[in-house]
Amino acid sequence: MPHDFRLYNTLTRKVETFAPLHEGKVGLYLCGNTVYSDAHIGHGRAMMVFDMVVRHLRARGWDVRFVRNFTDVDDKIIAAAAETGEDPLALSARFIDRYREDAAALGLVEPTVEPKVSTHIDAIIDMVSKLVERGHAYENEGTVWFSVESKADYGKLSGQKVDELRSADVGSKRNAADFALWKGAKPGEPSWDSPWGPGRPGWHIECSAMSSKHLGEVFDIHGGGLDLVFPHHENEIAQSECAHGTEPMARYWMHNGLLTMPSGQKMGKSKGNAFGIRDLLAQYPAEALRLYYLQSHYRSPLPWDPATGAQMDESLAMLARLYEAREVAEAMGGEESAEEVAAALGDDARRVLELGQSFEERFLAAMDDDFNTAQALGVTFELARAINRFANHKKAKKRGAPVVAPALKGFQQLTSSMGLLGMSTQAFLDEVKAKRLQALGVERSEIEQLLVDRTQARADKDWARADAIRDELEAKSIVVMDRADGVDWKIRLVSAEA
RNA sequence: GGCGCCAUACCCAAGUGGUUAAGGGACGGGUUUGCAAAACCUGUAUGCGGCGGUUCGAAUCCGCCUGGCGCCUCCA
Repeated sequence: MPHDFRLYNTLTRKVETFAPLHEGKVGLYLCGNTVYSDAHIGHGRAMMVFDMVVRHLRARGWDVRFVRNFTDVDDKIIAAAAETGEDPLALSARFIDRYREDAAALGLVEPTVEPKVSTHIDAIIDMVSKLVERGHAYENEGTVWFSVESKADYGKLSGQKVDELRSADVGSKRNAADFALWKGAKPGEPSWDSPWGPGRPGWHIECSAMSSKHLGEVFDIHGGGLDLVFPHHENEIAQSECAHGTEPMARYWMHNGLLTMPSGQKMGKSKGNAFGIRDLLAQYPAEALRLYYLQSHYRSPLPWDPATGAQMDESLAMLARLYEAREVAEAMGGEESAEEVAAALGDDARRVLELGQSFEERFLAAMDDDFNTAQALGVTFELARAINRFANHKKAKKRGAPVVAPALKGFQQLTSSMGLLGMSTQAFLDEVKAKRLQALGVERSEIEQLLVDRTQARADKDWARADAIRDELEAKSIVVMDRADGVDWKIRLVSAEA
């Protein structure tokens, strides 16, 4: 299936047509987390954005090899372990387990390979040795530094020039911008033997070593948060290209935008304003968060206001609308041809048929244009509205199936490319209710009893009592919905209270 | 000081040279309903931070200005 797929490349600062190195195959490396604390929703955005990238590339027929690493040996981890007296590697192992739980809870596809630093020390030492041999690195008192002056195009990713950097002390380095490949061991720190004595890897080298080991010296796409462009990714490029003598290290560099707080500041562990993924998933289904992230373009900054749940409530309501529209369409029957139904049931039938038929092309055109998920979702909501509009017709339920069939196929595309609508409507609604009730501190049995009472009152045409019960439920944030086939209820959204 | 990015309605957010400026929320009116809710219909930017310029034509390109953010130190 040949198609034009376009992608913004940080390296060239342009949107480019994507062509993988090897026909039909894509190698993708994503900088995962440094595991010394739980992931917050800023990490969640990167996780979710690249999950969408992997899903969509696969949906488009590419065989994607997806590598996402753990940095489990690092200054921050050592510092965190020192505070609790825990062994640094035990601490990082603990947070790796928690990260995996979060990833599963978010509904992320599993990486093909999930390497970590502590099991790649040999590859790292080999790479550092090569850099020393080739004259790109030098050792000083057990620490090995990369020499930025040894690479003429150092700074090509971030546009930085070595002499323009605002730098710290030169210390024992030749140039203030030189960075550590291997750090000599200090007492009490985890360390491994090396040609330069006991020590541990510097911050950037692990990604160079692990990406080349699992994807090759030159691979297709390297991803990460925008805040990693410099110095992390810049330094990865320098190390990899100098060690291997090949370039580019990665042919396309993708960076997701950051979550910003009301002050405009980004969310970050170091800012002390992080909001945990676990806290959020206790209250909302993962797909609501996924929809929230994908409503805006992955490169834009995304506002997050922890003071109100309005954003998540809005996303949850939008998602529920999609699930319900799909449910409505699935419930339709009929054996005629789509043309017959469209001719018999009028403009709304024809419109839902035509929108369904053109959906895939419009949806994919948006997704293939640098992952324009916002536009793809816009197209999806148009389709949902057309379904609901058509569903208002008396004969839609009995005869509508043929004209909504293309729309239902379209929803499958949404699932495969974006990971939305991945569960049954019933399971989704149950999860929403359970999580929202938990957050509100309301018992489900209590609600169900009140609904039984109200149904009886309605059967008796005791409207005053029925309304009184509804008011009582309303006070608990429960909204009652009478339907032809019974009664349903939902949690009123926080934003509706304002 | 250096390198980059952003500014679209009350809010979120697509659109980056040419028909009526997507989509969602909020709010008003309506259909429906015992009353509601949901759903659907309908209204709400002659306007795209400001000022100039290029062009037959600009939210879209160029310049300046204003406001804001990221990176240069750990960060998705």
